[in-house]
Amino acid sequence: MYRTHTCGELNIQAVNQTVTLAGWVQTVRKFGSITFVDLRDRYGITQLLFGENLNATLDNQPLGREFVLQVTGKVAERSNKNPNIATGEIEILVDSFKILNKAATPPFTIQDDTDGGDDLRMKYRFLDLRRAIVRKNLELRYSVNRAARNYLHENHFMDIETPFLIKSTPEGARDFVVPSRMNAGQFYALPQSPQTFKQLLMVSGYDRYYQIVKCFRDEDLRADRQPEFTQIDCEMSFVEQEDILNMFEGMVKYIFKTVKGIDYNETVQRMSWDEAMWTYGNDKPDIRFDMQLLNIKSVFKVNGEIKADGSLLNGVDFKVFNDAETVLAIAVPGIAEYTRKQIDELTEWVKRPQIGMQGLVYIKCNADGTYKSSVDKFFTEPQLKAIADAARAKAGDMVLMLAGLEERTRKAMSELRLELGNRLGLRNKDHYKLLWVLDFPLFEYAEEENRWVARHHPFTAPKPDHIDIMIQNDPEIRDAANYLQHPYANIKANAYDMVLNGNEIGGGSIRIFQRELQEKMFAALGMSTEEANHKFGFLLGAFEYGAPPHGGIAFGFDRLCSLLGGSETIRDFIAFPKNNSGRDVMLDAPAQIDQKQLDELSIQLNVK
RNA sequence: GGAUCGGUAGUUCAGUUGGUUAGAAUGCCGCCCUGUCACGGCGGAGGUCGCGGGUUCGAGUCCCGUCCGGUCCGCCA
Repeated sequence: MYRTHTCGELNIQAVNQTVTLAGWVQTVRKFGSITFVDLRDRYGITQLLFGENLNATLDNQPLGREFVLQVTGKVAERSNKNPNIATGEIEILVDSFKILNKAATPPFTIQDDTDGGDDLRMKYRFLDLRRAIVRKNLELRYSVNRAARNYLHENHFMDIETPFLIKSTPEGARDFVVPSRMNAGQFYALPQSPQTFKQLLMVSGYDRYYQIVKCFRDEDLRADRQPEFTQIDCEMSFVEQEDILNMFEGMVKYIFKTVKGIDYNETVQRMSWDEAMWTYGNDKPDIRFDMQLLNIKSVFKVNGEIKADGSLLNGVDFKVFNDAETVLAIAVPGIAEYTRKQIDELTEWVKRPQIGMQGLVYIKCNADGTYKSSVDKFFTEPQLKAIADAARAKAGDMVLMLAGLEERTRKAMSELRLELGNRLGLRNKDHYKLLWVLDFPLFEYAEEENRWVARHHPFTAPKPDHIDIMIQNDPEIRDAANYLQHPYANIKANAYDMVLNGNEIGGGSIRIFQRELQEKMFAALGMSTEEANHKFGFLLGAFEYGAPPHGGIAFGFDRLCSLLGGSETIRDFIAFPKNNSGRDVMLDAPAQIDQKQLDELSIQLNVK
């Protein structure tokens, strides 16, 4: 054994014991004839004291940062204690030491507040992982993993592995593909999720399945998106939506409790997709703060007459609002005192290309009950008050308004709402608020192909009440301009997303389990019978042999960990992540392969 | 595919209207130091200013292109 103890476990109880430790040199502090060395391993840091007896030896074998060191010595109580570390009451009086390995000076400091930039830390990820702060993220990830497994195991879920080398599917994200040497010209695909396998396991009677499993999607990345990512993938038989919601909000609460010590006792709120879009302009609203969207055009009629209850605006002739498809307002608490400069800043913010608004209209609700607006000349004071009241603004608040096309304006207002939430400190990362978003549309209209696409995926069942609409109507879209009039546009899915603080952390659905309905779904997505049989024949076939009603959910494991760890980026919670361009900068992958390998795979390159 | 910000010492950054020898902190090296724990003191080394081209008497600085990285939009059932 190289060591008798770790660098994190010795304390005052161990005084006078002779111990052997092994670890990495964190720092060397030399004081003439004595030298302090902090020795670090996964468990902590222990101070070593090299006395005069070792001076000459140290001069011959100087210690550098990150040297791998083994020391033997006696545990002693310190004269100057360090309350900041667990082992701060003791130190090791070194009798002998051995340098197990020297180390080159690392390119950045191995400390919590490292001087290394992201790029460099990624390139030397094995060094970055030595840092306590990164290690804690991975430890948190492991404890989330264990908590999920415990909960699912206790509830009779069975972990069953599914293959990675599978078949490319037409719907959904772009597949990563793997050429087959033994089947020249043919390719496997890596799974975007184990979706069809877990459904087949239900058909096989494994009524509660889970897997913490890698998924692969070849799409452009973001701070919270990796080409390979991990899901807690689950499926259950003989369940309805309500059963799934209960089971899995139970799991998330259990994770909160075991990982963070948080008792999440309140009922998890539920909201329909329509309501989420209408009140927050977002299918994953952050409900930690209010500031709901108000459609002024639906409350008031511009150019109408004002009524006693203030429900109509009279004689307003403001072209920007008159011409707009929609006018949205939010009441922002407590910022009536914003200066012109601060408002201009917000205006510039909404005019950025990513937001794309033309401008921002404000109404300041002054403490004295007066109103001051950027459009004073178009609105009378009672009209400003009517708008402010409708937006539920109080004295001291400011109403912000955006006008434009419905979808774009709603989205922009949602972004503005979140931005203001950030600026006003309303999005405390330690305040967790869960939400179920329900009743998503089953279909979305794909303009470029003039067909329906599945919003969730093609195995999602419609709401029970909507099955007939789907069966009885022809999916073909004859009037593309008015696709919203098509019966399919109104079909809601038996699907659900779990949202945590404005992040989608999980989503799933009750699945179709009858062959006829599944065939109708494929047809609705524009797939011919032959094509459906070719692509998904195995599933349709399975449905003929007694498929049980079933449904499931998958949680974004990396994202869940990052939220519980209070970080914006999932990369901090992945041991070896890829960068924005999907590259592993440590391995320098992807990379070219030998001509010999290409030949074996019967592949000719055509790189432009 | 697009927008935007960045690239200067090992590292993190500063660098004025274009103007003498490109700075700071930290790290590294050397010397001193018996109670530090962000140790301290003194001294030293360390630069293809991402790359290519252009404007100019003169470019880290201005212009064009390109590469790399961050963030976002499109995309991600």
